Amino acid sequence: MSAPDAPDRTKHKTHAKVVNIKDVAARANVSVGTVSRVLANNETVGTALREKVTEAIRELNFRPSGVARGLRRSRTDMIGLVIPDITNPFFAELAKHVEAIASRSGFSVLLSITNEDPRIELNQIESLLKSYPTGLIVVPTQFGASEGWKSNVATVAVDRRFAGYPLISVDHAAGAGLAARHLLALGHRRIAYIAGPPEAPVSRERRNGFVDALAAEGVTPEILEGYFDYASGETLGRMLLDRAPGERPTAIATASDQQAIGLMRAANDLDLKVPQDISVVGFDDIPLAELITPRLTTIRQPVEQIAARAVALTTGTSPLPIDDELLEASLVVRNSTAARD
Amino acid sequence: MSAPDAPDRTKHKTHAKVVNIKDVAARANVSVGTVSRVLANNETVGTALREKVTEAIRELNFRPSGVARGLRRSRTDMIGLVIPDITNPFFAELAKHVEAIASRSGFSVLLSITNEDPRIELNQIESLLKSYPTGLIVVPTQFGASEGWKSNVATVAVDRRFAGYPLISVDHAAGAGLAARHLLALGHRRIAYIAGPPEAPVSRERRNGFVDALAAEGVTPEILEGYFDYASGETLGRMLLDRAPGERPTAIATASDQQAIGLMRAANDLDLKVPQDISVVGFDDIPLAELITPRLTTIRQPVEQIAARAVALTTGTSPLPIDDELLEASLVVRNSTAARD
DNA sequence: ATGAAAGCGCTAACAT
DNA sequence: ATGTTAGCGCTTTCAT
Repeated sequence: MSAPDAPDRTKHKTHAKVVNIKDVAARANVSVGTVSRVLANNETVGTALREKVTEAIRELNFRPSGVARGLRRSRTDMIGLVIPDITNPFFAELAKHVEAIASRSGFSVLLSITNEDPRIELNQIESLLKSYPTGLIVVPTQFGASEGWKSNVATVAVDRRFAGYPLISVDHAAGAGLAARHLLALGHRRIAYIAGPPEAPVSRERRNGFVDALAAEGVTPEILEGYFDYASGETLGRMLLDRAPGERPTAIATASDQQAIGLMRAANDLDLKVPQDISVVGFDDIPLAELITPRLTTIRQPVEQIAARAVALTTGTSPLPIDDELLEASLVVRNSTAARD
Repeated sequence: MSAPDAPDRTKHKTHAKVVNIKDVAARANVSVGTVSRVLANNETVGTALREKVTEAIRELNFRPSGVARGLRRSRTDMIGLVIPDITNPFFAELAKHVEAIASRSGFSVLLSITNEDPRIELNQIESLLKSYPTGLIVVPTQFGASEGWKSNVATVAVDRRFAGYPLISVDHAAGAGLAARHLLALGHRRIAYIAGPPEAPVSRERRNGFVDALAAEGVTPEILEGYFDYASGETLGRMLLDRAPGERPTAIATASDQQAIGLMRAANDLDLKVPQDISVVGFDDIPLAELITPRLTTIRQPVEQIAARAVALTTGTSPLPIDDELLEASLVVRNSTAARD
């Protein structure tokens, strides 16, 4: 007979009621403090209570609010990942491993894509910081001045240098050296190199590593500069290959697998056989490298290792280093390179 | 003598004081309420105060806490994006557009990768919900039972059906029909189809759409089933093509561009020319489709449109529909298909 | 070992 | 138009 649905007088009742820690405490007849301790796996909780709480949590299907937790601790269990381009297979691979490793440690990843635009990068980072992430992994834009923003968030740069933050990256120069010595070992002397944009430090490091390794044997490569994408590889490849047999290189190394694939396409169009007429080495070892015809010889970046270090440093698992960490690249020999006749 | 604003690399500051709304209020000699209103672009604030506040915000380099805001509103400006595999070019493209559109509306994206594992999917979603996202965009695992979890978060499924949630997707069947009619129009009659896994609804829809369109002309294709990846395309392609000329199909359609690329590789290995000896049509129009040799004729998914709808629905820009939304695919004719001799 | 209670930094209802 | 203030749901002292 009583009014079952008296008007709701509570103040902020705009949203659907969600089970909270108080409900759990009430259900288990304990204090919220105890529930919190159980959630934190705090040892000091007695077995009996711990059990009652666990039970209540299950019964009520309680999902602790990461937001409230984040506010209280002024830090959430998230890391920001800032990437120039997720459709680039190398970055996709990086994102995949970062997500997997982070999530294993209980962290979510906030993804930002900058499209290689320094202004967007700055905005996105500002925006990410509002969520109080524990750490920030940044692959900076290629040409950005990378303006300073400050925060007490553990930050690392990956692949490309970023302001004064520690850098986790493959040793680009040494990797390119591997490619150079491989071609040398196969007997090539007329060698060309398709580089990335000269303003990009990564590009310069790879190119210099390549050039230096060749110089050690007295060989000087012909160098063409472009972007890291397929299209550049194809265009520059055509310039290199559309010549009389005696004029064109017998081997070409590129600054990216994508360039190498574009280059192989150009070779194909010109009826040149890889590796019989021309040897090709890429850089990165993206998944596609072993799926094209012929399978691409390339320099492998230890992506998973890079991701693991970046996550460890930004989630506080490892203390932040002062120094950069350069990881080793390795040569993967497949079918796009052969000994010179 | 030292760098003026080198990023701070000190270990973990115990409690770095962060500027909050109260500091801003004090600095501007107004109440926190007024600052909050300025932040919210509330019209009711007088010009003079608004200016003082804006000034104080800049001076103090104030960055409002999204976490506190989220707690108060029990909803953060984030949307969760759950996808099976970010290295799949189609999903990478989807993620790129989702991120771009969401960020334009002031939303961050929380990325989860399920690796096609339904258990991980469930865990990840549970984990995402702790951050009180405004919405959830889910590309479910292919074979998952997709058990119910409930929350009051606006949720849409993309590409594949998910529990009872509205689906945003290309019209798979109609798209496959486009491919079928294209091959028919080129005069092909001995046609094969490389499908995806039969348990996957997407796979069935594409296959049925293809088969039905052919049936309308009295043609029955040979069908092989595999996965959506390169490797499957190559393996099944070899089975189809390694036969006497009279025995093998003159045209093959696939359920994905990746299969098509694998298939073209197999053709190449068997010294068969595409499109002279065999015509190939893919599905998706991934970026690589127009970069390989020959350029791939394929069915384009309107990825950006899909992303736009998904974001609009999950950020509350559009009201959630009851019904699914099927968007139109289109045929992109390039160089991998030709008229039968 | 457990409970009580004070905030974390905001928003929005209410008061002026 | 502006100020005041009560929470949002947790964690973490501080008592007991």
